[in-house]
Amino acid sequence: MKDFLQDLNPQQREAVCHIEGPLLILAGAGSGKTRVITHRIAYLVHSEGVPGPSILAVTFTNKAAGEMRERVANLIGLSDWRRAPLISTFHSFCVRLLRRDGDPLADLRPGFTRDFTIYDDDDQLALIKQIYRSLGLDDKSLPPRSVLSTISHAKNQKQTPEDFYKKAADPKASRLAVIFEQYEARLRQANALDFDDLLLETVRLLGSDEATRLAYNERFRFLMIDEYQDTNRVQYELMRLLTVSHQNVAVVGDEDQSIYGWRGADIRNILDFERDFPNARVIRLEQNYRSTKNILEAASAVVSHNTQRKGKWLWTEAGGGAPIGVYEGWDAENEALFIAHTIDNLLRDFPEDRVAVLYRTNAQSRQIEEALRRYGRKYLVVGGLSFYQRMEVKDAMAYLKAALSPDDSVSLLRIINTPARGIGKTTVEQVEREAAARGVSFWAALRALLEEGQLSARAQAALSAFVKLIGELHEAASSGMAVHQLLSLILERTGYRQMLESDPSPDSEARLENLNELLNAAADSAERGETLAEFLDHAALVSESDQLDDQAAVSLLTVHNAKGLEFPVVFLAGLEEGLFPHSRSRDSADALEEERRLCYVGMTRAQKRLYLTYARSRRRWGGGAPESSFPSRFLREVPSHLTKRLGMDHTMETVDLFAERHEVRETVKKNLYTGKTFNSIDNIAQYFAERAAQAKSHTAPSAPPPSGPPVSAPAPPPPARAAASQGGLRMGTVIQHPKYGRGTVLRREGDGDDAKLTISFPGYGLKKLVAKYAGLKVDE
DNA sequence: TGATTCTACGGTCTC
DNA sequence: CGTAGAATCA
Repeated sequence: MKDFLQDLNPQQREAVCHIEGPLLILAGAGSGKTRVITHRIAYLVHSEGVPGPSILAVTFTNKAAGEMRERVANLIGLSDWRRAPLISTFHSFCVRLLRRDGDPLADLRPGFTRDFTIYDDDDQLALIKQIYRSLGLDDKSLPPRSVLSTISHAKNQKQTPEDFYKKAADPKASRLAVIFEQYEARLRQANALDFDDLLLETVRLLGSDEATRLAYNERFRFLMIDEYQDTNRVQYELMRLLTVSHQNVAVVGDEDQSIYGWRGADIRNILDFERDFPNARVIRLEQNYRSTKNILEAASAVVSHNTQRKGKWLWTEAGGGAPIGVYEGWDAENEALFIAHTIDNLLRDFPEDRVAVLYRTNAQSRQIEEALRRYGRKYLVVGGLSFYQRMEVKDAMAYLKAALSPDDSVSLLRIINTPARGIGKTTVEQVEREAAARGVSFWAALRALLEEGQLSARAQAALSAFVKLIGELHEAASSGMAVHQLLSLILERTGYRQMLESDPSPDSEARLENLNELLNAAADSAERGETLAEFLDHAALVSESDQLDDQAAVSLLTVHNAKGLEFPVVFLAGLEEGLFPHSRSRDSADALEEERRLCYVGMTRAQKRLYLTYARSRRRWGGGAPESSFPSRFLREVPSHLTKRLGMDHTMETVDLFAERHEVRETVKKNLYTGKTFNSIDNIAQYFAERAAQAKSHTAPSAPPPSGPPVSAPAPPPPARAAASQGGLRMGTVIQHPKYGRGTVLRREGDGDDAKLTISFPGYGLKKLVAKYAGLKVDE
């Protein structure tokens, strides 16, 4: 048997060997936190004989969960899926629980059924806007976004609309209460849960239904929570409920890395753990294995200016390393060029190093992208618009959601007139008013109105055609038709595909490609035996940081997205007052401390080299006048003996990026040297591969892992197969893809149009495509 | 109604 | 600058 305690320091070993009872691991940055969690799981399974499925490990992102799953699999061996522990995000875990065992919730939440839909924040926003319309509110005085965050906060504090009514002192506050109440009512009407509800309702269910609670305590005898400092109060309660009968809970966190206060992360959860669990064991991991001494000292010096901390001092055996580079650009373009230039030089000397450029706000990425393009360096932007947020993809998903449950008013309204079918604003508003008056869903009101024949002839005709269409799709969805077939049917029957095909604008071509990619994903999902609901769940739960590709040489991402990651070289850009720390935190000491922690997180991502950059002037948006800015206070907090001021290198280009912006943009369109990829499809494929593997643990435990390598992982070319020679696209054929360009067919599964092809595209990696949808041409 | 143009306004961070 | 919603025209 493998010795899971080897290569661990005494504190890590102590944490790994702790078996029963509460455990708090205070793990500094780079102290081997993930290592401890994964080794502890392996140790429990192999040395303590704990069945894998009795262990639940919870993380915040799918990315972290996936990585952990992989590392655990490497430790305990992939061969036997029955022994796999459940490693999941909070939200996925709750969805899973509610889908499987959520029935008792119907007592607490009238109308709830297990096939609820999930509203993501675009859906939530749409819902708020619907409410505004029905109440005749304008969104000037109460911006929908801020209302949404107020509601979310309230829900996480377990406040109800009634609480709002009670304490409402002015008209604005009582209006807020009305909106809140309406919001909740409409969610229920649509049998929809928002992200907060996923957690909240799970907590309510476990709190009130003893049988379910006991069953889950029994099922998961060991609970582990990663990034514990970022849990909110509801997640905390979930933890308590899942461990009432055994208290076998190990949490790992670092108060210096708590950066989600704005979404309800409650630092008390970590500061009070010892009080809530008096018998808790506390272990500190203070040896850092990641960074050089200079980097570690600089980061520690910055964060030591905070008052709200338990206090610890990380140490390392590593040498000092390179000094920390500090660069002052005269404007943001110059800063970006410096970064690109330095990266270019570094990668020439150390081609193996991965580089990350971290920034406070997503908007900063553009200039850096443009500078990198000038140097012809490939990069990957993490964040920004994700695949599932694109208009056409959202539309298609809305059709799927509406087909699954027409009562989902947000989805129904999204697509009621897309493509245009003569149902205008006036008609929609009429139906909305009716729905509000009768207290029913939009769909119900629509059908009632049609039956009563109270509409104008024109509206009547348009709406009844629409009702017929949705009815038909609903029937198709209920018949258990495979997801990609249903989607295909939708695109044809609704005329959506036609609409795009007849649109001459260049985006519509890209949109069609995206829909084809979605079809591919759906086909994959169907092949794994997933239901429509499962497909939709996944789409709602994937997040932006899940796109991160470890192999990319240069990654651009926000500091928030960088949590939990490490890179040999890190640039922390835009260290200016008002940007980092962000202006929004100016008047709150707590918020400022959070900014400082964020800075600490950013700095400690670096292994070998760290650069801190800022600009003396920056334009807030495109055409506006440049505004002068001042170096961030965090820069002053870095001891000067650790830093080295860098100047312009004479080989650095001094072009005016702003002036040639137009040209650069044209280049992007031609896709000449951008390395930007939206590889969410890869993640979808990978996700489904993992899901399939997990599902097999219940049915056919000895089955081999899913065929075919996950597309995003670097994989050796699959072995040649005889079947691959039939049909037009055989192995080795060079083809042309509308988006990825020229590629080579490596593998083929199935025949004819339904064949699935694994194709290698230089610059994009391996893609798995369904021949029918991919739009491939044989390259002569 | 639907398509097009115009204007105003915003800009952390996320499951 | 980019987008969403308003205003305007067909």
